Amino acid sequence: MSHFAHLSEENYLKALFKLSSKQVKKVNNIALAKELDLNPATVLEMVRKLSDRKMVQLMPDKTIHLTEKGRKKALLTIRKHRLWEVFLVDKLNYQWSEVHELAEQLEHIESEDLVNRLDAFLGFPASDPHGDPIPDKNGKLTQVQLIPLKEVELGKTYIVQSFAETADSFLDYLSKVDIRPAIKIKILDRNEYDQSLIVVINKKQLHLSEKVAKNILVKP
Amino acid sequence: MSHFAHLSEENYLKALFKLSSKQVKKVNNIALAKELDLNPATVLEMVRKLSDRKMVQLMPDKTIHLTEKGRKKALLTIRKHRLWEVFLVDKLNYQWSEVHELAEQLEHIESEDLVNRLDAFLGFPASDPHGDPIPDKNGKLTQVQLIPLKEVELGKTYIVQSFAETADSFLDYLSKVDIRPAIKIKILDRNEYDQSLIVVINKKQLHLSEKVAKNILVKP
DNA sequence: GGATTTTATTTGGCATGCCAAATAAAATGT
DNA sequence: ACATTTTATTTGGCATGCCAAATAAAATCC
Repeated sequence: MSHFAHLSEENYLKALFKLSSKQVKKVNNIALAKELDLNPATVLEMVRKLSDRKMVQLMPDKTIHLTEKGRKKALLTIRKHRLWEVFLVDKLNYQWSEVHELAEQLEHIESEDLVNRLDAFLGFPASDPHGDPIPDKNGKLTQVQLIPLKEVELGKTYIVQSFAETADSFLDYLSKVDIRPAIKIKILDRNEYDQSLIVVINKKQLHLSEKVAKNILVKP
Repeated sequence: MSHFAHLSEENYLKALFKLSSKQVKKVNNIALAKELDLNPATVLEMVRKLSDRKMVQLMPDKTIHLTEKGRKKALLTIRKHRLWEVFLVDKLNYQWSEVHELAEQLEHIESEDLVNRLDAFLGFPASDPHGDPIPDKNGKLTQVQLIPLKEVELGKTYIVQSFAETADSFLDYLSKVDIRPAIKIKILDRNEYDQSLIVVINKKQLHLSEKVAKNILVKP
């Protein structure tokens, strides 16, 4: 098949972009292997190919940096992913918590034109069903200042924007307690011992663990 | 990638279904290789895998037959292909002539549920933009009413679909006068005495005997 | 019937992506 | 500084799908 050639390239670039955005630790072979759940040998091999293709640059300290070309490809893939997610939720009535896997497949469809038409068909949405912004057709991303719920101030109200975790179990949990992008969340109290939070969502009081609070991103 | 495993299987099954529908000549290795534009060695290899997977049956005379399982998979792939074509034309404003390649990609998206939702979203269309019927979710294809050429109306144009006779002499004759599936045929006149027909194919006038006309199946 | 052409099959090879296990290099602990 | 752990890399191997070229078998021609 000529379609779907270099199928994994987009996944590597997306993962690299995600890691570089988090900038928590340096992005090396191991970190990337962990993110993609692949063998380090596999990742090293592929990273060298990506280097040959001028998608990444291997630094002397072994960290992996996206080139401008790689970054753009990553962002266009993220654009495709998020637009397909909007399609699945808005048009096919999927729940926002169940579209990720399908979008993983759909994002690999090769056609700039198709994704631009899809964008228009969906009414040029600014963000996907998880609240993450959709890059424009040139790969430009308008970032919003996101705050982990863990670090918010007591007594204030925030708007849920997106999440720092994609595990199904996490998304299912959010869905169950009705936490989703664009919903308002008021911070009542913080338990200093275990860093858990008491919040109010839809007029219902809710207790969120530190682990959950760390992965919910809000804006003021 | 776990997605898109056995990616080519669906293409082989589709091609086999297409060839078996035409039933012009026996479906063997060479015919399939020609249809898929692949090396016969490649096709033989894959056909054996499909046989292991119980998708096809290899007959003693070397012809390749779809099993019930293979036929169903082929029809469900055709269903996906045609529904995506409807989507591209109806929703994204593509011309019907430019959607085939995109649908070739989209048809490989793995999700029964997705395609059924797409079907509903499109309003359960009966046929694709090319006029070909869309199989239902069980893989059942409502065949277009086939009419023996003998019984058509004068003055109208029909599309050749298949043949009710498999004798080599008959097929050789068809080949000689350029009658093949999908070709347009216009009915000019009928000789009431011997029930023979005067038709136009490729702008050339042709005289067909009753015996021949009985065995050519067309659709409006 | 023997020669030629066509069809069928085998063989060896290639590219993409993946892994496990072995080894080498670097970082970290004591 | 030495030992241990972590990280990086190499090696050999596997599965999917593809090809060209060689060979074997079958069909067709004369």
